[in-house]
Amino acid sequence: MTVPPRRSTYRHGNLRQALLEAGVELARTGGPDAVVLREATRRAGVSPNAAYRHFADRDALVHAVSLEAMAALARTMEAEQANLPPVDDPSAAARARFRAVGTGYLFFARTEPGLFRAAFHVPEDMTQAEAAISAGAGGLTPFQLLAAALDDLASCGLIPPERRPGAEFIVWSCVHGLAVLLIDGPLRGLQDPQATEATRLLIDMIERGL
Amino acid sequence: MTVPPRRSTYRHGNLRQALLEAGVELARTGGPDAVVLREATRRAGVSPNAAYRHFADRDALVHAVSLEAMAALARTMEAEQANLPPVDDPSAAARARFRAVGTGYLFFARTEPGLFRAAFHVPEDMTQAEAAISAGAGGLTPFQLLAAALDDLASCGLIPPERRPGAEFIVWSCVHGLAVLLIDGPLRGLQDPQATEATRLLIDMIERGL
DNA sequence: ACACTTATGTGGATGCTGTCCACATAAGGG
DNA sequence: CCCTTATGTGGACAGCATCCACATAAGTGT
Repeated sequence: MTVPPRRSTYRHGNLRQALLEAGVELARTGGPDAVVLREATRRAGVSPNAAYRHFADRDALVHAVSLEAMAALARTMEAEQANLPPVDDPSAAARARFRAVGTGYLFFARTEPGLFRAAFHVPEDMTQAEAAISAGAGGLTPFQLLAAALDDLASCGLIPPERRPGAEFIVWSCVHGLAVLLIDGPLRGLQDPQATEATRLLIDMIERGL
Repeated sequence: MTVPPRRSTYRHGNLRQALLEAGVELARTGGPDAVVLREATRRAGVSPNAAYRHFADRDALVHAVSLEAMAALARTMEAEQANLPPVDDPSAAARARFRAVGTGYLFFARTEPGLFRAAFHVPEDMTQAEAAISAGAGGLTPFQLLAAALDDLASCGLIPPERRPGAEFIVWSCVHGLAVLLIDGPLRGLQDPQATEATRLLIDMIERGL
């Protein structure tokens, strides 16, 4: 959108950020493959090579975009939790928060499929590394939000203690799998109500299986 | 591997198949993005443009590779089921066959990650379309193998009837999610025993939640 | 046997990409 | 005020997908 503003100064002033934002915009509409170095520099109104002063290569830019997308995912999940109506019963609250983790995750995947795919492109190990960058406003990464929700469930006795260890990976798998099948798998093109229903069914099943 | 055999005849004889095999080989080592038209023609010992007599464009080749990979996945799943020791109890047999669907799927993902990723690249709708091409020796696609296993469970009373509809998508989500997280998500690099353990835990959870 | 049509492969060109090298221009520090 | 360092530019190269015109073989009907 932002046509190259034809800057007058030789220095751009904030190129790294501009390239990152252009990259995010490209990823939003076309996924990680659409993050094209030259196009990003074009949008920043700068020559292609200027990018190499801020990113080692295209992969470095894509990786930065990926972290940004992961943070956006975390924010969406936080928002989903924040929107929850207050509940008195701690067990009910814990369950609602847990479910919000899943619904927020899947909501993001469906509304921002390009960013979602970018978030999981070359994701090294978002379990621990670079946690600060890929966190939401609350400082937690998507993975940490899930872990916290599971901890709550466990402390309410809603997960047998012996099954708590490693549960994040199992639960994450289920939710992530549905996300992937919905956005570019065989469930792509499912209409909103059906996708929401599938989400509900999946989380129901997870709760039973925990 | 097969260096261009420097054919003598003007016609190649079986170019389409040769390109497809080269494409599969490329996908095997580098995933769908590694399926490069020019490289495939190079391996077939033919000029780049010759490919366009057999595939509309690169995407068409990748799609053909994808179907091939899906069939390979089906074969691996069939093999996993075929390896099962015979059991008398029909319920136990149904459970074993169901678990084999999941373990076969995950085994393929871990041993052939490139092909696995290719299989799910641009997968349109493998639920119904092009079933014949992407099936294994038994004529069933991966999705159909799962559906059949679920039908068996249901007829043994191991799934409450009201939960049978749509169960394939839920189960598929869980297994697929773990596969994705294992091969290029945060669980990548998990060693074999741990990956196997995660598989077991996941399928346990699915059985409880069905 | 011969001409015609169709299928298949080749060569050359275009425009896109990522990336390298040499150079230009500014900003800041002594 | 000069020198170093950071940042941006220009030109080049190789690799890619794809298009067009052309070449060569294989059939096909007469």
